[in-house]
Amino acid sequence: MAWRDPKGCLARETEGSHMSWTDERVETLKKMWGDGQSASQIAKELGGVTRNAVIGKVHRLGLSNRAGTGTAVPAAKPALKEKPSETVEAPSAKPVSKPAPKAKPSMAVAIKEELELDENGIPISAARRAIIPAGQPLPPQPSANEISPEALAKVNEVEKTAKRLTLMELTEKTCKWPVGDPATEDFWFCGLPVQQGKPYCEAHVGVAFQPMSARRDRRR
DNA sequence: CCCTGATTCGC
DNA sequence: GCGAATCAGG
Repeated sequence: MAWRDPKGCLARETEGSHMSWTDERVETLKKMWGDGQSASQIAKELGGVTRNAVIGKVHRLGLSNRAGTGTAVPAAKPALKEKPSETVEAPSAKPVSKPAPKAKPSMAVAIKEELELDENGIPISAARRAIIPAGQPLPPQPSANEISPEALAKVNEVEKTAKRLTLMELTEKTCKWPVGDPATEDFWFCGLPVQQGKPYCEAHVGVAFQPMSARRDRRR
């Protein structure tokens, strides 16, 4: 069956059905890549190619790193693959050992004025002061007590921009963090894009899953 | 588990 | 040149 790509053009394969990089397709690739579209999105748009193909082409075209910030990959990683040699293998040599992960515990004092954007491009800034639920206690569990102010502020911000979904509107891809009192009209679910795998969006994941430390003694 | 892009290498 | 397989990171 014939199908149309989003542009409305009749999708057509080049006779042999191999789908080659025509000028047009390359152009689309360049444009979308420049726009910051992901390789998979581009592949889906073009059709007939995988994201790998797109990435491969992107590199061959030499337009790897997209201008601007975004996901800037620091440096290339060697990552050589083990090449099988016909000669006998030595028993086994453990090639590398993980570098020591020196992690700094935390500095609860350093507060910087950074401008962060959430997954929706919505700036989340200050408000680090006016945290703490004014009236209602935070609905579900981790009654925000020892959660980082950062996370709390973020949640409060997010809840303003939440999708406010009803129970029936929830899907695998929507944040299922409840807000408000289920017994009242003022009850809804966050509904923002989930953080992959988890049931909540980034902000709510932050308060939902605590490292399981600071919760210990909450004099309450 | 979902997703990203990066690289390698047989075709 | 192409892109699947793989790798590395979020």
